[in-house]
Amino acid sequence: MLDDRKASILRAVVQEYIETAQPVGSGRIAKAPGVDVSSATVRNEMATLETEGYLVQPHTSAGRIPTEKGYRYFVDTIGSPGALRSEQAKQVSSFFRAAHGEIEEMLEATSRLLSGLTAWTGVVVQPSSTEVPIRSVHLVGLAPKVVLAVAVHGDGTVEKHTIELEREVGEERVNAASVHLAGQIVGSMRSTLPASLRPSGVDDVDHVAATVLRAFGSAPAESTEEVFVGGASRVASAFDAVETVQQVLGVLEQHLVVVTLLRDVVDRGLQVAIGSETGMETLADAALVVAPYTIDGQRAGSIGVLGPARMNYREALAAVATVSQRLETHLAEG
Amino acid sequence: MLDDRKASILRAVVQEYIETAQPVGSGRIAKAPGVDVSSATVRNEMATLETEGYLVQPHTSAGRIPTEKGYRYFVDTIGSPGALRSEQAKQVSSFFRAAHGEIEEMLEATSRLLSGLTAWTGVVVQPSSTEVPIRSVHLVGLAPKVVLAVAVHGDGTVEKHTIELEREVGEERVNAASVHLAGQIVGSMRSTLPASLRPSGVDDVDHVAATVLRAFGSAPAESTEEVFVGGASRVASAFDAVETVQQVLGVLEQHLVVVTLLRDVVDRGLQVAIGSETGMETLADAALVVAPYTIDGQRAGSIGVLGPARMNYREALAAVATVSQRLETHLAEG
DNA sequence: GCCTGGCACTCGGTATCATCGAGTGCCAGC
DNA sequence: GCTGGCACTCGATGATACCGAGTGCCAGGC
Repeated sequence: MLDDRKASILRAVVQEYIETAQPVGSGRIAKAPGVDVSSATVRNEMATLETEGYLVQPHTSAGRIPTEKGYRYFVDTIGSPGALRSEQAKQVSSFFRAAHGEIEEMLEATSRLLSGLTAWTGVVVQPSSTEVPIRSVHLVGLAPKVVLAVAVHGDGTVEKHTIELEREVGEERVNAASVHLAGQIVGSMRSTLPASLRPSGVDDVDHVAATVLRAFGSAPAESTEEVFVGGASRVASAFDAVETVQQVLGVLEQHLVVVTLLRDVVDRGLQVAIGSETGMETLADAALVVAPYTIDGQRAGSIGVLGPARMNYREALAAVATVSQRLETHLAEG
Repeated sequence: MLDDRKASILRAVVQEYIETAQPVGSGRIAKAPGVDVSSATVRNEMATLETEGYLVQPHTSAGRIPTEKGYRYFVDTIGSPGALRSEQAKQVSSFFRAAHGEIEEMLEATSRLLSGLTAWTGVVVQPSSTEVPIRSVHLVGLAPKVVLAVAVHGDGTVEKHTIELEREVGEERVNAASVHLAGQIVGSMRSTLPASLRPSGVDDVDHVAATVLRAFGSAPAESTEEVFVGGASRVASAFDAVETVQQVLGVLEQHLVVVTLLRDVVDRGLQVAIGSETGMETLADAALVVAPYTIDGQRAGSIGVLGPARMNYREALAAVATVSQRLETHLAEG
């Protein structure tokens, strides 16, 4: 598509623009390593790169800026994912060495880690508990007609539902239902919950158990996918227009949007979504670097970095790849 | 301290500046209702208000801007908290009418409600579960040497600790410890956990139970106080300097800081903390309106609104007061 | 035929200067 | 003691000129 020289010029422009955030002129590129031609030649090539849609000029007498297509070519030809700089690799290692405690806190810390590694915003989506077997179920009476159902999943996640009963039920009945339910749904996943219960013979117990089952069954899968955003303040330095900052922050606030955003990108087989590739108008100036992570070969959650389109893709890709891999092994070991 | 005329001029300046975000000149004030003097007189008064530290001039030939002291006088003499506008009152009512489900989600939604009411950022601190009695304790074995301890509090909160055991313990031992522990700590609060356990006679059970107790006892009270931030994107429109935006977002990211910030302000008996009154340099241009809420007369958590120092205090005070009150009754009813 | 030095040209950024006007401080007079 | 009047200040706005980074293009040379 692009001959060697055009390619290296384009890559040099993107590289330079990522570093300086300033329009890049032919002079700078001519001096760049790997480009051994005069600035005049570079100018000619740049002109054709512009007509082909890889670059734009903010105004006539200015240097060039990459377009979305330009960034896309850049990341597509980035070659090997590259490795983290050694200090960063150390940071990741010591993070996972020290990681312990509740999985939620750990994932939140992971989002901050991603932010720290890349200088942008880190995002972590916790796997839906839909596909994780239930390890234990327990009912606790909170008020005469209110019962709290707590399920512990195999991954250490806790799912709870506050349930309003239609009639008052004594404590011993709640306990009976608890035992009854445990026998039925422990070991199943939320998506394969028993449709109906073996009747236990006692009316109240059936009533409670059925209500609880319904509560578990009706919770949408997305609501069990928690989202952790680390380093949201970096958004302020990522974009110069205040309203862009506001819009991007607005996206990050809507966790459901973030979940589907990451899922969509991963489903399309992308590691990087640039500008309109994210499918969101409000992220036109942004880019997202994602990686899914798996547990037992099962697609689980995903992690990502959200930054400006002119982010350092090589670095971000390395960070996201490394962290997702370490996260996998960490979660597998427990 | 300030005579009537100075007071109403100061109040008019603050009011006007809150609305326009522009330095206020003597002409505008002379036309303001309640000020029936000429602009020349206003000028004289403004000059003395400036020497007394209530106002400043950005530059010689500009209008005046309130200082922190000026805002402070304004809120101190604001009189009655005022009521919400009727549409807003409706919004609050329908919110609490529709509120149901898990307490965490409800509080998060409350933070968004506060943000929506005031156009700034809403903050909700969930009460520490330290002072809420434990309703149920349950141990679940996750791996040979890993046990998850789940405690349900009286308010529907769930506290969990993943516990690494020193030696492998069979499932029946874990269950025994679970029953044993439940008998001991159900009904107590985290701060009054039994220091030691009645020995059960079985070594393994004692070991597990003791480890669990230690885990519950060593969790600091702050870590059980969750923070919900709603409408963080509003920060972008609250301040014009990008770095201020970044700093304020940075504060909101540190949940522990937010907890102590709100607590400090409440403890000092304030409803409003302006600029340096927050005790944080990074919030020099910001103001915080807070209200604690109680359950059973017990100080529980607090809610607040974080905005620019030139926020509409009357409105924010009304919003915070109304929401905290409705929240109290909502939580009391369950 | 392709590259390159050279050159005229473009145009945003910066500096200079004048003008405008909102706002001020102050004073004399009512 | 208040107010109208007035000289003054100074940021904002706009016109003008200039600079220079960068461009497109052409003619000459390898």
